[in-house]
Amino acid sequence: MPDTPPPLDAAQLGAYFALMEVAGLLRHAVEQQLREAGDLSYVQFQLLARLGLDSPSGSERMTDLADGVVYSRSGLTYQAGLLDRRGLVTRSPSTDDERSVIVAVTQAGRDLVARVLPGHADSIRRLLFGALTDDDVAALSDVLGRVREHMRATPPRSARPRAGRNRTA
Amino acid sequence: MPDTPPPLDAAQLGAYFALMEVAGLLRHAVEQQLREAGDLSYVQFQLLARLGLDSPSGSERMTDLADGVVYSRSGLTYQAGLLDRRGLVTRSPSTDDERSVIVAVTQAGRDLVARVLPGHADSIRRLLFGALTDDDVAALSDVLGRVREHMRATPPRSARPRAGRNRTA
DNA sequence: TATTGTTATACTCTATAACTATA
DNA sequence: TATAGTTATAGAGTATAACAATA
Repeated sequence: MPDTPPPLDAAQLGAYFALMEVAGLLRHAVEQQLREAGDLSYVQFQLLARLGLDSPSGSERMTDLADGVVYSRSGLTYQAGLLDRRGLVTRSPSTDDERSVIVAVTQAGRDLVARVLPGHADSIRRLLFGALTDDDVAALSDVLGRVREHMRATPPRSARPRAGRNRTA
Repeated sequence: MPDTPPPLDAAQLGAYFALMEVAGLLRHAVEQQLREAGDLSYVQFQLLARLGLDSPSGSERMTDLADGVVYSRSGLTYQAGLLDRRGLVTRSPSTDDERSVIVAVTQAGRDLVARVLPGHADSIRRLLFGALTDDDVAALSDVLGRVREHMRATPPRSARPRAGRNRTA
């Protein structure tokens, strides 16, 4: 016991709880909307959106996708498999490096994103931004952007070189 | 198709993505810390903390707990069952209303929260507040607090009176 | 040997629906 | 009839470890 450091001051607690609750509710709502509009989970949407909107080529390596979406490798394989089966992405071995797999959005994938996007944006505008001014949004974006940078810099899941000995106690 | 309303402006997109990523990473980290420190999920911690820190009596009705923790009833029953089995809470029928079940933290539950709390606060301070000034925290708390109020006012999961007809398409 | 990705497997969590009991 | 809670069940998602293949 490191002698009970003062947990968090009131403002910090408020910010933390508000963040978690808001993000939780928002994600819940968004998942629901995406599921109804396109039978997609949030993660699947993220993958499609990243490929379709971010990548110029519409394709990326598995590893690079995993880096951007937090997942474990196997989790990404699972999700990519689901998208593949629905014809929303294709997977093919890279010609450069035969170990790599290139995931590419299909036209069907792009269409689906396009179909789902307006409702998605709508949910967010309504729930998240419904009570905020432009200044609020700017402040939020600024502060959270800095937190994100900070978090990305901090090793989030790397501190795990040694396998084994990790259960219950 | 409602004729493609402009999705979201750049600032909104930035705030939205930052929020989701920050909350996701934070929750991931916090889950891990809680799991290691006390073999608790975030939800379980929330339940214990709510009972131990918020409720003066250390007890609450199932329904009231469910309202505060978003879950479905059955999900709460499941979690309460887990906590009960570990001796962290007890469940007993209310004397007022025999339909109700009163969940109460045990001393073991309080001890566990106390044991886990410092590390929990530590993670948050480090990850979430590590790059922020007091002003940032205040701004965050203010804006997100308002969003929370707004979201709570908006019916999040109520619009679901009719059962049935809800699958795939 | 290190990296990329898949597979097998086990487990946690969540939701729905059916059900019981009290108000 | 409405409310409180449980149970059964099914499904989605995630993580770990073992594995195969290429660099």
